[in-house]
Amino acid sequence: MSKNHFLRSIAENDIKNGKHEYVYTRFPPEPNGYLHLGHAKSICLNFGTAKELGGKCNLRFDDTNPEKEDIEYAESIRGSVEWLGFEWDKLCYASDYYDQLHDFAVELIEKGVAYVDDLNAEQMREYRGNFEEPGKNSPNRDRSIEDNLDLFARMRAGEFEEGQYTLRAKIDMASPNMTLRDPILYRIRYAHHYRAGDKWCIYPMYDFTHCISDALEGITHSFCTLEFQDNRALYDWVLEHITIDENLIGEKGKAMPRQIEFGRSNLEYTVASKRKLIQLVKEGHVSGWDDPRLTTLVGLKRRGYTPKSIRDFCEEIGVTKKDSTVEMTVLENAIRHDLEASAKRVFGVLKPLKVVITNYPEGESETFTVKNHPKDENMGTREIPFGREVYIDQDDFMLDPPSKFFRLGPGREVRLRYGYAITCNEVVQDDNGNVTELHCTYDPLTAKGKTPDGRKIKGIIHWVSAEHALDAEVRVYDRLYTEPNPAASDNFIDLLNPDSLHTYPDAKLEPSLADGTQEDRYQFERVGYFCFDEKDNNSQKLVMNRTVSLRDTWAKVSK
RNA sequence: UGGGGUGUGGCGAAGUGGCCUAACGCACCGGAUUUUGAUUCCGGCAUUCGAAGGUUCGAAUCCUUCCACCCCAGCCA
Repeated sequence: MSKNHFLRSIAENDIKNGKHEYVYTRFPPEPNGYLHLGHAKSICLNFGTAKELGGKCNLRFDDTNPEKEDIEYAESIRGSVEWLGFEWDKLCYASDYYDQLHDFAVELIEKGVAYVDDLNAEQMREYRGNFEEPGKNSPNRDRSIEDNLDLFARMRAGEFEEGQYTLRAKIDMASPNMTLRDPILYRIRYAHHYRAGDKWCIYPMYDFTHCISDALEGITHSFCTLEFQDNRALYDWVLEHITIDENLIGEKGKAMPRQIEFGRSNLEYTVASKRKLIQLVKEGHVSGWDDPRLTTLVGLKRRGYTPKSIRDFCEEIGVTKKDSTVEMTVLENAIRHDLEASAKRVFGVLKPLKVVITNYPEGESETFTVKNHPKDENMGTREIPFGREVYIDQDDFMLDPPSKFFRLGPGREVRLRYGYAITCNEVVQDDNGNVTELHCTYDPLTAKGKTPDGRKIKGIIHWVSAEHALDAEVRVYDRLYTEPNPAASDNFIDLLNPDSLHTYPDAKLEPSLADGTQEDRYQFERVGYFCFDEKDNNSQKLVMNRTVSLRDTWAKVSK
């Protein structure tokens, strides 16, 4: 069922060859922002691969930078992983390993492969060299083990200022791999940590923390993105130089966790970088992290995307060793595919145009029993009221329509879906020439799709009874940007699509929507898929979001 | 410039020496069905695999050279 990508093959082979008895992965976000589609790929990869191969997966917060992290982000991330439908084996925090991490650092010092350095940031950059030239050893590189131990203890005790000292691994200042030029393991930070509080004033770096966290949790396969390829050498170096309780490590203490990298996927017409997302929110270009136009997971959820559609999307884009840019239509196809099968059909008119059926008796009405889904009988039926006055959409009427326009126009006939055929006899216009009302007559013999005389009625439009209609605000979204790759531009704010949000304040909906719930997904027939807005919809005011439009061949033809 | 990666149709992506005159999905283009211009269905869409050489009876798959793009010089992750 699932695609057999290379990461899965590697894990599978490791089981077959007996390297591991099981697969254990982890999804390791830093709680410094909200999850987006890119994370969804990683989530599906880590949780999905483990699940498919009968293994386990942890949710681990990689929280080693107190200045950027917050409980708010951790909570949101947790919620998004659950929303996507995955269950972690353990909920872990790198910050829970601070004590052990500290002890491993001491071990490295004792082994003579780590030292305390007093070079400042600028000096360190100079000593590091560059791509052409090797780095130079720090003057502190040969400090005695005793002194290093003492200095590190005092770093921890808070005797120094931020930046005054660092703990570095003693590897190779001439390595062509820059990450191996004596990387920093610990830095001094007098910052309050959202979980560890003020217990620590030294914090471990990513490269030191991640591999050890993996080992402590018994992770077998550590999937990460391409930019960490160079870091893999350091990942392995750290694990080779520490002594870790055997039974804590993967398979019988023998197999170390292995880091394997995969390519990122970007979506066209969106941005995903944390910095850009923050700017959009702070400057008010969007309403918040959960703005339905954003591809954050909370945004997609509010927009009406289902967890299944996101999972299917991730499956569809695949996993390889190259970064890719995916077209928006792939995402849209995923949600349309899901909703086509599961959404209840209803009638909703976004831009109402009143139609008076002049030969329908005043004060009378009737109800039609209609299917909730054209193919799925299990979804049942509902009643929709019909009366002398109905609303149709302004887009379904043209004063001077082309011949291929299968809808209403002066003197033309269309079928009101599930109801009668009507003919437009009179167009009421205001002083500016705007069409404000249509007077039509109906053919009583055309009920329930019949045309007794055999005439063909090509046009079928949706409608809502004026007397019974529900008032609603409907929000329709379009792509956030006018360019496929806004991130490539340094003025990505200028590339915002001014028409990314259309609000229809006077929409008219069929009365059955009054009983809708937040979980419900609807197809407004001939229009698109909609859901209730989780924030602004309430019993006083109906507010709905368009998740995605229906495919619209006519829109293409009419161009 | 040193190191690490990647190059298959418009976008993704299978494929690791012969059943490849290259799967599948999206997009696109026909056509059929349809009380949603939706859905569904049927058909079309790379003689070519970054380029050039070479090995071989045979190459997208092996070798050589070249080219393009991405990542690394944070006390971020």
